[in-house]
Amino acid sequence: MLTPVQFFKCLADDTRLRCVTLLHREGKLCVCELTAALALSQPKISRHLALLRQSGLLLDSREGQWVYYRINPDLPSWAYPLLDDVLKAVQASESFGADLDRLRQMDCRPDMAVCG
Amino acid sequence: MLTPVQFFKCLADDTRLRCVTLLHREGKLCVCELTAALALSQPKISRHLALLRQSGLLLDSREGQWVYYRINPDLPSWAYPLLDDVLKAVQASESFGADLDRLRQMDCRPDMAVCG
DNA sequence: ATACAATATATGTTTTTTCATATATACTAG
DNA sequence: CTAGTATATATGAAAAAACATATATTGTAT
Repeated sequence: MLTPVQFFKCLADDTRLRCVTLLHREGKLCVCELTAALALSQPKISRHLALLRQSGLLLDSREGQWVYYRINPDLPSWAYPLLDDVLKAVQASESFGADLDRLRQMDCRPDMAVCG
Repeated sequence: MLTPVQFFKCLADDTRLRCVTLLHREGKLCVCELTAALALSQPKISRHLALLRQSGLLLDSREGQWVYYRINPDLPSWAYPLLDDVLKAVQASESFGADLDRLRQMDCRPDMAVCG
């Protein structure tokens, strides 16, 4: 079971905080979308996602060749107001817009039916 | 200026999380009260408090031989709702009561006029 | 074969902890 | 007032542990 300290350890890293806030805002994203949005290497993203998955904050699900991540909907109840405030804090004070822009401008996102 | 990642790093340790939640609830406490409440060594508490002070989350003030710590009242505005959620989370799910009990049962607290 | 994703290994860095000691304030006795 | 002592807090140094990252490799699905 996710404890408050574990929860904050999840958020105490720039890469993980950006992943979690993007996922909380966007609902679900695959690894290649997160890699494009954050402009970081795939193994780096993957390692952090593994940590977040192992701690119970995220769930993953494969769809064909893509693996999607999302916020675990069965977190302890104290976690959701925190996540909402986290998103507000990050949106208010960091270069969160850049991540979102890179996501929007991604050449070919898995969900989008028609691609290049 | 305190960033969200720095803020979460402050809370991503058991000792620091307990100090911050106690201070958020109690208003202000001196080092020896925190040491008694958490039942940890004085240097350990002192180091974590120094980290919290350096990151801007806490303020300290000397009163005679005691040094009191409190939550910085000039944090970025996104921080306060988070702190409230943090307190609720910790109260709901951790052995926070034990810390509070040890604080209450402290032999002789600096503030209390009449002592032993 | 190709695209997407996870992991292994090695490495460098940061964090945490402890012990010992230093500093600051306060109290007591002379 | 001064010397000596006790209490409160901070910090230097060293060791251990945890963490983050890069490169290379492996696995999985189409």
